[in-house]
Amino acid sequence: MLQVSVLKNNPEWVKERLSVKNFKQLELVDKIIALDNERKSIQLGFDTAQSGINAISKEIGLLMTTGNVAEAAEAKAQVAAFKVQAAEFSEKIVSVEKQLHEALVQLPNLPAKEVPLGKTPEENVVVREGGQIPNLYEKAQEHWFLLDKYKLANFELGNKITGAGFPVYTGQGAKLQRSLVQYFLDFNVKAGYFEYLPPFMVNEQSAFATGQLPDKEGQMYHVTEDKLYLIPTAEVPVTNVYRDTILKEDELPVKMTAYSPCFRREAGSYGKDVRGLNRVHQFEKVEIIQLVHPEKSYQVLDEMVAHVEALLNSLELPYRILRLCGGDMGFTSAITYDFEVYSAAQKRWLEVSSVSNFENYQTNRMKCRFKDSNGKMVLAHSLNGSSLALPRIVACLLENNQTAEGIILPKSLQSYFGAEGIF
RNA sequence: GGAUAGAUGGCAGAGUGGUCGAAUGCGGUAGUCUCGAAAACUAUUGACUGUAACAAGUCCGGGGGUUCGAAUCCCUCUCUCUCCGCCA
Repeated sequence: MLQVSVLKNNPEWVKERLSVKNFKQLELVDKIIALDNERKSIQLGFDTAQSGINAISKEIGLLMTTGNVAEAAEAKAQVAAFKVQAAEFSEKIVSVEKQLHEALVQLPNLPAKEVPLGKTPEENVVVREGGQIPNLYEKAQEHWFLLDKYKLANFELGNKITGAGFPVYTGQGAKLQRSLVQYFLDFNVKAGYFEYLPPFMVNEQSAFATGQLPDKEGQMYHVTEDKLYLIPTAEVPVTNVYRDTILKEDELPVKMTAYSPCFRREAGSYGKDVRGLNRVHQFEKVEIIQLVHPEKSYQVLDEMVAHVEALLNSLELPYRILRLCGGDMGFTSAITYDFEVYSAAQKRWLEVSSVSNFENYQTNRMKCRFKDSNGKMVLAHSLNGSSLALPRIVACLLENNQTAEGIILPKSLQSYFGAEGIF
């Protein structure tokens, strides 16, 4: 959530930034400023009335102890007028604060200055490519055929047990999932990330803190009986480790990693996008998260991009890194780099990671702060990225490495998988 | 699920209607001492709104109530402990 002070200091600049994100309701900015001014003046009225009540009450205390009952009774009558005022102000303040909050959460994060203009994915900017797109042999197939051929995953079984988009991994397919999770976690821990295994359901407060609520309510599975949400990413529970926390400056940066299944309703998806493992409702993912000093967050962003890039290189997959344009970015992000790998049989790029700097948008909601050297409270910056999401990595590994003999896994994975490949 | 006790500052822990934003201890920070450190001693040390800075106001798990006045009394919700039941 944006800080009201930012809007007040430079409303025109805020509107300009919001329009880069293709955000239309710019009038909200002025509305919020007006509401905040109103809030302040009502608060002042309330404080004044309350101050009167406090002062007289103190006097009554003294009068009572000295046995001056008549004067005490008189003083009590004086309080009544203040109480009426205070009650009126406090009623107004509740309503104004509610309006202010509701307006404020509708504003997305402001895009960083490096964010390219644009409205659609086509306008994202390729910043780097790596790896080699392989020449597949004649009989190469898309991964959904390979999953079936080697009995790695069973979609129909998932259909029966749960529903569409819930594949059941079997045999070597299940083992490949397990190996990848293990490999990714080890890779992250080696780079200094502290491992968590978080709950896979979160409460409303946690979902709000990272920005899933109220913006993405429809994308999450909701356990209504207990008011819990199935996590769409480990980002939600793990970032919330530091909700309502005041860190010491020397505790930064906080580096965390976690494996979790991710649950996404993916309402409105269809067609070739959802074939095979391209888009599913439950998938495995390993996430990296950092809480850092505001001055360092862009440097850390580059480090995280380099980290994910190194991981993809170790998997020997062809990839490209995109800087997302304003219109294609997430609600809470200030800047996002997407990683895509090339799925050689489908002949298309698939997103496997998204690395973002949220600046203080999440930490402001979470109240995650630290005291700087001057003793001033400062909001930390939060960043996160996938490292990595499994299904599309699996799709690429299968498609790109298929041979007449079988699927040859990259060297880095072989010891985790316990074999050179799938035959 | 049933019964009981409880929830106070970074932590431990006092406080049962007024002078309590809250004793005390630990921890933190600064200083004295020291070549340096430890110990000891001294001072300081919660957050939020607000202000140019003061002032003022709010916060003792959350919400509501009683009262001139609530950490303290009442209602309610949430969570935790212990015991019982069930159970991977």
